Amino acid sequence: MGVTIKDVAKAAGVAPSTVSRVIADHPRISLSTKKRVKKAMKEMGYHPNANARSLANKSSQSIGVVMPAGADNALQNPFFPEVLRGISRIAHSMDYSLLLNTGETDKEILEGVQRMVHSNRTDGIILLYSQLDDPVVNFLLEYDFPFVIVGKPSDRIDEITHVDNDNVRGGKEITEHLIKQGHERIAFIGGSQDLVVTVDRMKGYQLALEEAGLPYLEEYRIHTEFLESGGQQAVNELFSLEEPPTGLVVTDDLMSIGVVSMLEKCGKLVPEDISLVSFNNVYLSEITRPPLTTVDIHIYELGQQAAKCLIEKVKDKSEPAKRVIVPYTIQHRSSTKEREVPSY
Amino acid sequence: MGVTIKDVAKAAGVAPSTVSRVIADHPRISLSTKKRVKKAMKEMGYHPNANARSLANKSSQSIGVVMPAGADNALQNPFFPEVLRGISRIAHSMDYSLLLNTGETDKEILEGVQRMVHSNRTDGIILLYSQLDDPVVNFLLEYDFPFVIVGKPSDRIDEITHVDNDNVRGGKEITEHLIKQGHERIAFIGGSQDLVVTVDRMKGYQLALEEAGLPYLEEYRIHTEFLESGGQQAVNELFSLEEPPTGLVVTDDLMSIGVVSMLEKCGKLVPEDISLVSFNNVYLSEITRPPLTTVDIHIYELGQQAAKCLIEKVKDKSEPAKRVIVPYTIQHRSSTKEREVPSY
DNA sequence: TACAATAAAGATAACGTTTTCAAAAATGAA
DNA sequence: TTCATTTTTGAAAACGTTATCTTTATTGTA
Repeated sequence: MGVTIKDVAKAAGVAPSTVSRVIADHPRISLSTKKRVKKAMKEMGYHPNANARSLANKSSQSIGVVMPAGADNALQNPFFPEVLRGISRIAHSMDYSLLLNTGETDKEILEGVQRMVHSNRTDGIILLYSQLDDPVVNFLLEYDFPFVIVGKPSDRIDEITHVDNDNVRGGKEITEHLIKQGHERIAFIGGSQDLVVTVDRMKGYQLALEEAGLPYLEEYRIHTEFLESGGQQAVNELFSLEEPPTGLVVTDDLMSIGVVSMLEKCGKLVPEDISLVSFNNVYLSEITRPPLTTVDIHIYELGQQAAKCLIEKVKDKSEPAKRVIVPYTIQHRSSTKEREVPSY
Repeated sequence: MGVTIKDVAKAAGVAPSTVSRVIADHPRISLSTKKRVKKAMKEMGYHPNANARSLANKSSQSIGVVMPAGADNALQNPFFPEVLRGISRIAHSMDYSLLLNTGETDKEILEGVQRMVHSNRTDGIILLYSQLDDPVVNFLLEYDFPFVIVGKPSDRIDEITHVDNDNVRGGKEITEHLIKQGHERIAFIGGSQDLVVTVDRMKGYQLALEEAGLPYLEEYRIHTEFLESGGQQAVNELFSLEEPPTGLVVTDDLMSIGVVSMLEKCGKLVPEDISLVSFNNVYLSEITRPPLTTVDIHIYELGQQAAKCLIEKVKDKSEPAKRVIVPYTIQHRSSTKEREVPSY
């Protein structure tokens, strides 16, 4: 059915190997035959068979992308399409394909990854999340298979190339923004503590508080994965404290929207009654009400960098483990407000 | 490096072809050798090489997924991860891999698709969008390559298997909801008219209006892709009309959030001053303020059905073009309100 | 003009499967 | 037993490339 390298060879009056060399742009090939072959290829509508190529090459020119398990609504986070876009950009420009892996459970994910690498379908893998003690990471490490993490590895950090933001500094800086505005009771709402990104951002929050001599209170920290169910109660509790917070650091824009909405149910307005800062600067954070002051982590760039690192590593396995920190910027919008100091 | 079928054969004392048959669970193979071979496979950690397989088989056991061009923020729509999840679910269960294709421009997308199919990397393709006169569709059709559209084809509808909602009925029904609540001046805000989904939903809107004897006005229709820039102005105009609408049909939850926010800038509250209904029932629409009354199109199910249809088609090319309509349901939440009839 | 270099092209063996065709082994009927 | 079936296995040829050798053609130099 398809036209093969042999057909082209015959048509151009050369050997298949010559055609192959033309494809690979091999130097030792005369201009005249190169032209002749290329003409034949074009005329016959030749397209190399990737599978045959991969087989001969032992390289698939494709990179696997692993999304976290999505039993909950985490995947609806616009973060993912956005990194994907960045990755895709680079992959496309380097002629790599993208192999996607998702799953409902951690087990499914692991199986998927194993299948990918065992079957030689992919040359390297990008992990779009980082959690404590991830079996996927262990597998990849043990197998000595090229991979990069978007985020910060929970372990063996020097052996794993990863691209991340400085989330603790970002957490610190955004918290300081609240502090500068006069807030003294600042709470933290974040996702699962198994996610490295959560603990980093929280660490930054803690640092800022301590440096400013403000209290870092247990009851000011909420961790919730399912905003709708547990979240409301947690927020209720937070605001029935004797000294409820006036500032909120939330680890994710999507979550922030939920929080703002819960707050309103409690009769609290953002930013009038309570200031809120957030992370990611997803498109949403611009169009929601109020527009969120949020640290822009440059998701697209994260994706691009990850893809670049991976491809480097794939091309040269001896490439050392790298860490790329893409700088964040703070998007000041209107979810925070100078705190009016009560005048006793 | 990897252990091959030959190694296993040698270890089990059989021919490679026998091992292959064991893998394929061929009937004509004795239980004893089957066991012996399986044991050898397990012991040696054998995993079939997908590329070799694809080459011999002329089938890659993977399906390509095409996302729309993402120069704007459209891809940040949680719709995409969600369909992807549905597709992935089925693909995984049928042992198919997912090949992802995105691009900044329509041209890039087309190139990507062509590369995928020419190179034999994929057995079939799922298109996650449907727009007027799509060169990708034309290519696929001409090439007679298996594909399915999530959405409604703009053309040659009987030749293209697609899975869709009944968007005109959905549009009609949700508009009628507004009408039942006493609204008589209802406007429509949607995305690009090149998107089939937009025109369908608008058609439903129109139908409902006409059936109720309400005016279907040009100046009540807004089409905008970039909500942030053009949108605000459009909304302003809408509400500086002599008779501004009291109800709004918006084609997408994400867009709705933007609209609600713009309305507030104009001093209009949802649902107090204006009722709004929407489409998709993305997680967001539940946590935003107000929670949106929206038609739940069952995105996950769309994805699953699409994957199923495609795999059927891939396995048997003679499978006729199908249309699957996944039923929608309406999620009543609190973005609409009974209209207080002004008492003259 | 002859002889080494060097450049260009061809032959052929991988790469790891599947599959067709043929051979051997087991079974059953006569 | 023996011959015809029927199972079960093996040998070998695809599948479409790439890459390693050779071989042949083209230079340049003495």
